[in-house]
Amino acid sequence: MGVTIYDIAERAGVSIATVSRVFNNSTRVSDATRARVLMVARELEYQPHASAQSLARRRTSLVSAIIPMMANYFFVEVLRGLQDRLAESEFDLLVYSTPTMAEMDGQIERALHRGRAAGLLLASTPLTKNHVEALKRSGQPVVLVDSFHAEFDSVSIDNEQGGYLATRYLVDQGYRRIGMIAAHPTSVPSIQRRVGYEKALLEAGMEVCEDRIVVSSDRAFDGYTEQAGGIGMQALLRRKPRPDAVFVVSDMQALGALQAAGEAGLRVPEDIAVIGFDDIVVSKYVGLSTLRQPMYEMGKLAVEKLLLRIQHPDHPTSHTVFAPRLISRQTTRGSSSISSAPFGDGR
Amino acid sequence: MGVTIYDIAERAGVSIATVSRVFNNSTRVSDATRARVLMVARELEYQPHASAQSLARRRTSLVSAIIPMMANYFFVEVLRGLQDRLAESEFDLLVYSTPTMAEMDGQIERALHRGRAAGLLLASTPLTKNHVEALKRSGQPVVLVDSFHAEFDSVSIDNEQGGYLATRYLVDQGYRRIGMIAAHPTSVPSIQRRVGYEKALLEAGMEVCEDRIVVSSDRAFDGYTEQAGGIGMQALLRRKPRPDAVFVVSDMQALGALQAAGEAGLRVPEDIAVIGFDDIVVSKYVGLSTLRQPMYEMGKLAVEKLLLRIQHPDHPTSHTVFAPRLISRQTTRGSSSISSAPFGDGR
DNA sequence: GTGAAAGCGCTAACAT
DNA sequence: ATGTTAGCGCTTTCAC
Repeated sequence: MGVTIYDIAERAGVSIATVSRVFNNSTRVSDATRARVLMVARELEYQPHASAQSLARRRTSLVSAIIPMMANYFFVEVLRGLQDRLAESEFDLLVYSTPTMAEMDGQIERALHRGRAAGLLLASTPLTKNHVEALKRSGQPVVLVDSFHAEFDSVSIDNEQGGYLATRYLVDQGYRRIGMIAAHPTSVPSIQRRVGYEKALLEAGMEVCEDRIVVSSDRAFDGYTEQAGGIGMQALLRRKPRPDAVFVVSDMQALGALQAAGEAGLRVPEDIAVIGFDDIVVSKYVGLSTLRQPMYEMGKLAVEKLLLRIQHPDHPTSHTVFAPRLISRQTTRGSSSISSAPFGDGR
Repeated sequence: MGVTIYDIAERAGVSIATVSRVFNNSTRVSDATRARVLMVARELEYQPHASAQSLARRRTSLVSAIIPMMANYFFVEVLRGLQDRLAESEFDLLVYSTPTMAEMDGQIERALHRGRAAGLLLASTPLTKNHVEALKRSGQPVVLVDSFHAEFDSVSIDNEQGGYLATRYLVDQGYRRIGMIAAHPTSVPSIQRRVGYEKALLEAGMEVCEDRIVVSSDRAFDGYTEQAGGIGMQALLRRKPRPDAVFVVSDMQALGALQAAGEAGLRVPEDIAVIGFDDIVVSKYVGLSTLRQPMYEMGKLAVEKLLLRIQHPDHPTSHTVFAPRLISRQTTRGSSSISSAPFGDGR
């Protein structure tokens, strides 16, 4: 069925070795033969066989990305970054996504299939000891996006700083009873953001009040869901006195929180202010104040690191931490926007 | 480096054929040997080599999906559908995405790399004669999502019906000067939706007025962009008399249109109503009335068809057309929503 | 500069 | 039930 180098070799009157050489434009091949081979190849519409190449070369031109919960638009931006950078390289992208965290292990295993991919990009995945073991044993280049482990390259965000900036901003806007909606207690980013939150409060001479911090019990996606955000807000609204502002650890949750506030008959930000984290696409349209993560750039850089490591497996491990940026919109007082919500806010 | 069947065969005291048999749990292998092989394999953490398998089997367990413009969240939903269905199969997914349509040809070629993928999913890609030729010659199973060609399996949406429903709805709500913002004049879905639009107008005894139809000159993504929508709306607002409602052929454009209306100081839907097409995730939050495409389901079905065709290359070609569904929200009068915009609208 | 030949790790007849 | 062997299509020494 497929045209092979044998076909070309025959028609061009050369050996298969020469054909191979032409395509790997390696060692010297006379211009004449090269031209002849190329011509025949074009004529026959020759395409090298991907699997045969990987097998013979002992390396593949595929990299895998494991992306949890594509429903969260955070990851879509990351994915775009990966794609764009990868398009400039020789590598193609295998995408493994997990609708629930439970499937994570299976997907990792699938992605680690020997000879399949030259490297692995892992997004927002809390690494268990077992994972780390498996990854290290596989010997595959691995880059972590939006998570951290000392032994793997990573690109992430300064979560503590983000929590601090968000809270500090609320303080500066004059809010005095600042609550927080966190994710699952085991989620590292959530924990770090909370540290920043508490720091800002303390620094402002305010008390950290356990009663104003709601933690999600949702194991599904560590509670980074709209639903969990809604539940969190409902819980917060029952507190007396009611918080006048709340820092939500993700935009996805913030969306749910906003809805819950609306359903409770409260106006945002007059009755209660909300600030999120991530700056997913929806946030702009909803007018949600938030801390922006440069997701697209993180994706691009992750690929950069991966390609580097594929080439130089012994290159020292590096960790890049981006700074989150405060984006002030309509769900907090003090927005600098001059046009009307929700369509007046550019990025 | 990698553990091969030779290693296992040796340690288990059998031939490589037997090892292979165990893993392809094919023909009868005595329970004893099978157990022994499996044990050794586990011990050595054996994993079959993907490329070697594809080469020997003469088939791969990869399928490719070409997704234009991932920035448009329409495709993310499709991608989720693809993923979810694929996860249940033996196939892994290669994703090729094109930031601009210009890269399309390159990506198709890349995806068609011989021996790479067992099939190809093509989303929203207007097929040129050349494409069709290339695809047919490649002999690869192809399924079209959100586009149509008689010679390939496809799953798409009834665009004309959608345009009709949207317009008819506006008519029923009492609007009398109904404009339309189309995409690039060559875009087939846009053309079809316009047919429906005109049909509804005529049926209602209204005139089709060229002056109220704005066509995008944006070649980038056939004009399915926020920016193009904004420009379209601006043009429409200059008409006298100004339209009192407008059917926009995509939510992405509708978003831009809404923004433009806001900037012109108009209220939606009081001064001008807007209805879109797609029901992307953002639409719900913005309160945009629209026609829903079951994107996720379309993705799933596309995979279904592809898997079927991979198994039965000669199976007759089939085309599935989904019916769009009207989703009434706050950008048109007559929304059935009872809570306040923009957070009060569930799906 | 070019060719012969030995793999890469596996599958799939064909034997036994 | 298990072993032998010939590929799959390519890359890559090693000769000439």
